[in-house]
Amino acid sequence: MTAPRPKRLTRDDWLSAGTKRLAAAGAEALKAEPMARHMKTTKGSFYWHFKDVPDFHAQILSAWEMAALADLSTVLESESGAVPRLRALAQSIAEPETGTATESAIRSWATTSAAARTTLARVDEARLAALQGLLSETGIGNPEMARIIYAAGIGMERLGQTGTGDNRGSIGSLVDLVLALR
Amino acid sequence: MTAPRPKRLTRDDWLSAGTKRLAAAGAEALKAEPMARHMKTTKGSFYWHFKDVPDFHAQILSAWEMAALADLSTVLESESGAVPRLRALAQSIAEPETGTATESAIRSWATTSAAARTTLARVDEARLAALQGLLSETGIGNPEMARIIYAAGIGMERLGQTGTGDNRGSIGSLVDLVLALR
DNA sequence: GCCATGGCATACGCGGGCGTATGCCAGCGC
DNA sequence: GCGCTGGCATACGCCCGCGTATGCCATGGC
Repeated sequence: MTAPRPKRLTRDDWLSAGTKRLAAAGAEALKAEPMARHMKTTKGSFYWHFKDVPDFHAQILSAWEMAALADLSTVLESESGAVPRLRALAQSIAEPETGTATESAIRSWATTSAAARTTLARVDEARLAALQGLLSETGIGNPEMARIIYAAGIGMERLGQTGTGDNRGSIGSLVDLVLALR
Repeated sequence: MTAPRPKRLTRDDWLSAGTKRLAAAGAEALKAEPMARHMKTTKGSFYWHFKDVPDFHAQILSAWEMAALADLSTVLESESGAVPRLRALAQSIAEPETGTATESAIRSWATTSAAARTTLARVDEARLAALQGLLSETGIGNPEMARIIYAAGIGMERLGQTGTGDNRGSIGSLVDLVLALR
């Protein structure tokens, strides 16, 4: 299924499996014994690679933060010109290509975990700053607009879970609305 | 503090305390023994009032749903005219007067609990329908706009947790943007 | 081919939450 | 003022997750 069954696991195997479990079952699934069962091994392996459960959590969060910030750069560099970049960024927020469920799980986790909260805050901050920078370039200085677009992106990420709707289209319409202010 | 110390607890005492705990510490706090400790009683009382833990959860969710739908009606009836109602509704979503933390906790809870998810979906549906109805009255038929406003409201509810910002003002600006389409 | 690590597996003791079973005690009904 | 029912309190046995300690075995360096 996932892999032919590696005889020996690496730290990254644990981290990526943990991230998948996080997306699929929430932060409560990130415990040593359930994870070990899921990996078809024992917690001896878990405690070999990680000091304890909080350490595992911290490394999952750290890896996600790196990936999220790298994705942000990738999206920004995938287009040239402020307006195309703005559209690409807005869409990537409302519907990240990879890991929309992961981000949603982390956002939920953040309501009860200080570690998740601070990690998420850094990523939110970076994206908001990027949005605001691009808007400034297009002549829209009001920081409220970046906040509106980002909030809408987050909200759609969540609405997409249950209700159905075209997030890409909707966020695009919002960007149009804002750009019409020029 | 909260109450002079009632000698005997009612079912509603448990439910309202549970809702407060939910807002303050997340759904993981809604367990029988921790709740009993918090109430300075024993779980004998808990299992007297509730069949089991899922039953407690269901009743908490049900009570919140009633309150949320009642609040929706109250907000709509507090103003007359589509546009004032629209503004009042939008603001109440981004920053409900009572229980913004509770709703956020339920939204987080919904990522792992099917019961929370369906309850929340009903409330979301009702609010979205109300938004869309008011927008139609003002001549804006595109359902994308209701979705944009609602998503922005949800997103701001979450951003308000960490970052600082004026949600009421921002959501007002968004409503202005949309109304400018007329 | 030996042996030294690296990478787990097993086996504890601990704490904490679940649900049940029963014991106790305070009111009210009359 | 006596009993009966409602509202807990106490005390079990259970399972599950934590973290640690130690045992085992498969490589790979030489």
